[in-house]
Amino acid sequence: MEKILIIEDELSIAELERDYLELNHYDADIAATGQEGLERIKENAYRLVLLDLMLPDMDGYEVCRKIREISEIPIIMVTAKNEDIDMIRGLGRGADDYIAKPFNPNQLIARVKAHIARYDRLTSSGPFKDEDIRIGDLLIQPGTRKVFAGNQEKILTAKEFDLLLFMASSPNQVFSKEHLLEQVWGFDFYGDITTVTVHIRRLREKIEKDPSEPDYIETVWGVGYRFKR
Amino acid sequence: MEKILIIEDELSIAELERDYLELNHYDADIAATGQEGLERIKENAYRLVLLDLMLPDMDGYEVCRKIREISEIPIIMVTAKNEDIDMIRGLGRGADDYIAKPFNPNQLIARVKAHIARYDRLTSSGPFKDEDIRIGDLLIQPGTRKVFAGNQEKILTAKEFDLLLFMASSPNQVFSKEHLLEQVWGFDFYGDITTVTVHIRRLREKIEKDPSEPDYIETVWGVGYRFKR
DNA sequence: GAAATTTGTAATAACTATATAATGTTTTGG
DNA sequence: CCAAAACATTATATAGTTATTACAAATTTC
Repeated sequence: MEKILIIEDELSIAELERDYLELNHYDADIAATGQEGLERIKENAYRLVLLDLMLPDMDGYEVCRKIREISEIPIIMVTAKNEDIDMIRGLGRGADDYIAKPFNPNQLIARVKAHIARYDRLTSSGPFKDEDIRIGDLLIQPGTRKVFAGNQEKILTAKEFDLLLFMASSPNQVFSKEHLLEQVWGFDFYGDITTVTVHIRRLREKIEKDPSEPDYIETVWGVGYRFKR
Repeated sequence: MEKILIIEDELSIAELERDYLELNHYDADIAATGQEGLERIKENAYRLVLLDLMLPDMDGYEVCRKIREISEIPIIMVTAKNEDIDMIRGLGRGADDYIAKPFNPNQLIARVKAHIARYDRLTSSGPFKDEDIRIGDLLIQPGTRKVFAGNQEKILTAKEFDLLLFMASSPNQVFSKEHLLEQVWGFDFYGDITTVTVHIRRLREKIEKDPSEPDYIETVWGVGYRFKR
């Protein structure tokens, strides 16, 4: 079972978070202080940390920094006031994401799942392989980062390739633009959602016979995109 | 199957490490003391050692030294406190790498893989052969460490040759600068990433007809470099 | 141990990919 | 069939990456 650490001094909130996580089959520990949290991280193999910004002994940023000294584990900051969100954005490095109190339980779980999945994918020993992907007359080679359509190589940019590989790794699965932004661009990207649209367009321009009538990348109206098999 | 030795007195940690390794198709043995570890190394053909710094009978550094007396096998030190990391760095020779407890499972596996690959390459007993490499009008002779382009010998420095050979051994494969630093410069090199850029430039200056329009070493934007075949 | 060569670093110039904005088109629900 | 929303398309400015040059430090050679 996936272990998650909650660092939060208000017990009622911590227990609420733990309840939601356990409902979703996560195993959650609670640490009431930054110091306790750090010690637990040193002793356990957690998959993710939910870190309150306001702690009695040291502030969240400091805890964040100290966690980063020993681990690359995903960290989601939990903040009480929305004003703090801008601060976290500006801080850049450290936390991977933030969520405002009072949080929406489903969003909390969604983000936890997404961060763990992304982490696994980026550290590459996860479920994603380096094997070639063949669909129709399309060939995707992760190792060389080359793409062929009908025996002709198509030169893709880094983002185009990442996007294609991500989608083609789960064919027929529908991905929302938000999900694609999270998984391909990363959580620290707070840009416009149309970025995805434009990249899909460019991909189609390169790999589809007729970009207006795509064979591979299908638009699922009101939902997102799907890579057809 | 690749055999790995874990020297660690805390059984729970040793078993955790073994589980992650076995999930990734390694065959792991556990030794609870330095003495036992040394005996096992004498009797088995391990590919790598995971060595805890704190052992009941002798400290990790001593074990490390004694292993080195009988074998050049890669050693990764596992240390509990992050302060120790500086000590290991400073100690120089002996261990090839270190990893802090609690380690990140994916990172552990990634390093194990990378070290075994590097060891194979350097001892050339693995998948990398001493055979000449011919690509285009380029000839690379690993045995004599000579390089010819269009029947004319090009005098490369040691690092230039190592870099070229490494890349040319896996043509079309894309390598990030970080990966090149790890595999060509070594894990104990904590220098700047631009070092790679400059060496690529110098290589191009020597082997390419027009260094600004390279035929062999291609830049893969936002990702790294690739040796074209 | 001095000279020569290799190697690493730093600064800046050149370039590319990419985000964004603006505008046009298609889909969908009423 | 109309209006609103979702998506497609195009062009452009900018942020981020790489190339290039020069120099300093380290290493090797003599």
